Amino acid sequence: MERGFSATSLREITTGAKVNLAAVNYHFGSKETLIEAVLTRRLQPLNEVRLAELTDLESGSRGKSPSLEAILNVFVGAAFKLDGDPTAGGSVFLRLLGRAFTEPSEQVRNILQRQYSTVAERYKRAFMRALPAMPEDELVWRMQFLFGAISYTMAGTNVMQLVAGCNLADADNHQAVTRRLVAFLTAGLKAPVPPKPGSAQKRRSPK
Amino acid sequence: MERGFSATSLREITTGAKVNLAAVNYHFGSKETLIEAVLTRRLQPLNEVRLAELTDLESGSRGKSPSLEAILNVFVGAAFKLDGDPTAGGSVFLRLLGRAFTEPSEQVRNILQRQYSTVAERYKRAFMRALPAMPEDELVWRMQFLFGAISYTMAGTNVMQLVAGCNLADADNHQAVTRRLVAFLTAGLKAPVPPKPGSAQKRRSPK
DNA sequence: GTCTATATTCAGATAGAC
DNA sequence: GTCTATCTGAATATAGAC
Repeated sequence: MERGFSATSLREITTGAKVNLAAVNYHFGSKETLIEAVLTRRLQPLNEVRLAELTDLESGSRGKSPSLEAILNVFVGAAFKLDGDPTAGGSVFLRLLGRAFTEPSEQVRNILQRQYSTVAERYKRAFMRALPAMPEDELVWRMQFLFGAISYTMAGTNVMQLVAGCNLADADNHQAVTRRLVAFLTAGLKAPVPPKPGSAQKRRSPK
Repeated sequence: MERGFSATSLREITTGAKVNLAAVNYHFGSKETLIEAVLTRRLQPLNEVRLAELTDLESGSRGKSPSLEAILNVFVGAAFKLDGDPTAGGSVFLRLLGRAFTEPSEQVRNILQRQYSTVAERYKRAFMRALPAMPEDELVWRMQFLFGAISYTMAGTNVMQLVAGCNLADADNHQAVTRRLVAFLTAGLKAPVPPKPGSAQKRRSPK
């Protein structure tokens, strides 16, 4: 989390964990598989919770789609809840996961792909039901923006904090962060679809 | 851009550039200062354009604040315009900059802090004028979300693309991407401020 | 300025004693 | 399973010929 995967040596890790250097290769095989194990151990339960809670939400509102806000609250809340739960990795894992999203290594991207494909697809369908008028290609883009905002916030590397007098209020209160993030994302997803520049909408007739 | 700063060796860089290995240390002193030069060369002009265009925008609408959408269009558009401009680094620099935002290295964070402090402050003031009812702490958080969505989109490492049948339409059309991103961010920044859970709003009176 | 050759350090991985 | 000691390769950086 502090310096990225490739800049962190097994020597640092084993020293910090107070185990022998050889232990990693004995138990995990390599640095790569250690990283995979670390990510998967926390991420898999998180995404299972996300799926289960979405199912609950949908079966709770018989037939009707749950509100966009409720869906987002489940997705975002499940992650930020970890912040206060040291048994699930706590804030350290949250930041690590946020960083992993922009990690360029092929290996990490493959892990994320495996871990997120089901979740992303289920939530995409839920969003489509909650936003029936939204074109699919627009929704996919908005989910991209959504992942960006969430992962950057999880990572906690903040440019705003560096600007004079700009600290993030209540950053350690995960409920407050979730509330703020959900409000922002709900509005963003609901935004009117911008007309393509070629379309005639809101244009004076030619000539 | 492809593998991150620490996983990329000077040997790869000098081989790719068809220069001698020793050239980096002769001309730049170290790998660190090379990275700094690479980032600064492109980022400084970008942020100068962002400042100049915001000033233009503000002086164009005498006294009144420019619309939120117009401000965002300048900020986002200035970056994504690079996509089509190989003389300014093109899409490669855009992706590199997106990655730099979640780069954990102290050095990179210091560069970003230096390069963004003025811009972030000026835009924050512009946002405050365009959103006079917005509490400052809420706005700072929303700028955090904004930087996340923008940088993740610039980086081009997309989880959605990995989900079956989800490709980002017109990803190579920077005007279309800007339009989509601005629509999302405008709505997100304008979102109603969520009430704190302690407040009495929308609650039945106790007893 | 540019190159070759090399100094130095440190990485991941492993052999083999216990 | 755990440890020490070590292998092998690769990293940044530099000395010194040209």
